Amino acid sequence: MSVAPKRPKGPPLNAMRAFEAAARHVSFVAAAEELNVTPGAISQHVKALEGWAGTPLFRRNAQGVELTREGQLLIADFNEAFDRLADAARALRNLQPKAEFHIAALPAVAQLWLPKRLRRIRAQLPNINFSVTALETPPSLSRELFDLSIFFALPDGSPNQIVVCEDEITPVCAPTVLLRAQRPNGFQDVPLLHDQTWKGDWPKWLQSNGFHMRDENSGPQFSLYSLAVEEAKAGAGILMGHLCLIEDDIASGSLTAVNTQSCPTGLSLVIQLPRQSRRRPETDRVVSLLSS
Amino acid sequence: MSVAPKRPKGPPLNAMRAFEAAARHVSFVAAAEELNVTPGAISQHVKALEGWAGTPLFRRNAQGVELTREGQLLIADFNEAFDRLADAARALRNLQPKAEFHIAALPAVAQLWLPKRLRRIRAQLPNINFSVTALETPPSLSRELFDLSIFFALPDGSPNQIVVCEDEITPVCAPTVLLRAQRPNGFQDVPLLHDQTWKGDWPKWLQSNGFHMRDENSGPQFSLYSLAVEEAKAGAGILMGHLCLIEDDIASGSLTAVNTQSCPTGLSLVIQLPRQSRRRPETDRVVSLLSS
DNA sequence: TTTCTTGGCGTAGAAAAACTATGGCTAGTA
DNA sequence: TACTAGCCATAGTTTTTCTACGCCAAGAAA
Repeated sequence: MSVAPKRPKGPPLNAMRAFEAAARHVSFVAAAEELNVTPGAISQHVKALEGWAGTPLFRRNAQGVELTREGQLLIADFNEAFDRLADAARALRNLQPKAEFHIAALPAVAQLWLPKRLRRIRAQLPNINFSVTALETPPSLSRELFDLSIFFALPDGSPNQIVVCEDEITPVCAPTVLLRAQRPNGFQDVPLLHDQTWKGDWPKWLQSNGFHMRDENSGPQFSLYSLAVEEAKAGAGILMGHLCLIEDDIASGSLTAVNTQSCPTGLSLVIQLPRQSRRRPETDRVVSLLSS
Repeated sequence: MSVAPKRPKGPPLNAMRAFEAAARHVSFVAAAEELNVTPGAISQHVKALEGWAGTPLFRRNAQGVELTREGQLLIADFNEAFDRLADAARALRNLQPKAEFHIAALPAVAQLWLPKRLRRIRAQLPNINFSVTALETPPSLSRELFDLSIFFALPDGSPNQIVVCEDEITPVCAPTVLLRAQRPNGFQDVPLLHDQTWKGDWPKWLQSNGFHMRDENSGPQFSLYSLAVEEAKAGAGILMGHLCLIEDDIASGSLTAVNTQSCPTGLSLVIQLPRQSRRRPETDRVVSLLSS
């Protein structure tokens, strides 16, 4: 008779977390990004968990993973559990006497929109330590420890969202380039500046205004919108300007609209909050200062 | 402006688990036992968590810990979260094709009561791998991965409990000792055998039968009841017998009751199951074989 | 008193886990 | 025929976690 000397060991917690993230994103890479590790680590964790369970949880295809039937069965439970755990962690963190306030934002927003407002807020709330994390995609506020996020998104009318402004685009350039740009063939002659994460901007604007262009994708590419803005200010070409991000540059005259036709992208700049019960007490204060 | 390069890191999962266990038991030692580590490890985890949170969660007194107000606030959340997680882990394990069936039992039960039945069960269910863990105190079935536990307890009428029999005690001894034991002063002359975890047995029985003894605690002590039973069978003295554990020895005549006065301890031998939805499919089968 | 027991702390070193870096593979895409 | 996106596997390193052990304080027992 085999008397096990030890209590049966549960699966490793970290492996479960990795599985949960991978299942939620249906991607090891995305999970790795969320957990701030390499995809290899996720792979190992998932494998460990599959080993523990004795059954595969993912089907690995060359172009991505998908959950097996077994995996499907589990994901709801794990989601729920880690949601609760995230709640608990948030509660834990919220009793920290010295407040840390975490903001997630699109890189462009973090660099162009936030700084001015954050300076003001810091002046008003000197006891809070703000930190800003630039992310390409909005994090899950119920899972990660951000106190608010600012991204371009489709408002869904939830009370946890505050719409700051509609996203509107129009071509802009430095005043020194304006005359050239406004000539009949301006868009052909002056380089168009592109942001890699907003590849669709030029086509969208051109189409919405009935223009056609041979080569709407030509011109320098920038990995950060703020770089493109700097180049535009330096006179390097015409940039598709997101009005809410460059309002100061327009006001100060370092950028001017090439013409008056602007076009809404359909998205809005949206401040997203965790649900009421999990917010830091300072949140409302910060939001009202941010959006004023 | 401080742009944090990384997403805010949540607290370490293992530290949270350690805290949860420590908070639930209000004891580092008990938590350590549950998690199969040394108390030092728990201490470190809790300290790490307190460091992360920036606030103490436990008040350490020389004779044990107690939760601070902050700790009190958190325990419910953490309990909930880890319950869910345990559920998920159980679900995960339950899809293992090759079944492992974990039983927790009091050492005495594991050694004296289980083996016979388990042999029968193994014969009936040859594909299941049974493992038995001997524990002094019943584990939480909603938290640990046991499929059932067998302990002496007060039945609470829940449908997750099956009462096997009432616990009844009466002095027993080897036939060779019987005559000496039954003499008027038998209990004085023949050594009384004691089990350390059931110190109260002799006093209880004596009292319930109106006897008084100068020295009811004298005699050899055993750390395991099964050792005491062996000694009794070898003629070393009179043992307070728990009838349901020694029925075979009585039936075979290797032990006999000194007199016929038995006394219920108020407890019963109880099979405890996890709640319905978390059970292994084989559970009902095992239970019916166990209690038949 | 003094001594023992219980339950906590702290630290050093050992053991285990987790992570990264790298190269390789496959299937869609250009 | 490349090229890209995603996943895998492995080796080696870094980090975490655990144990072992000595210490201390408070209450219980002698």
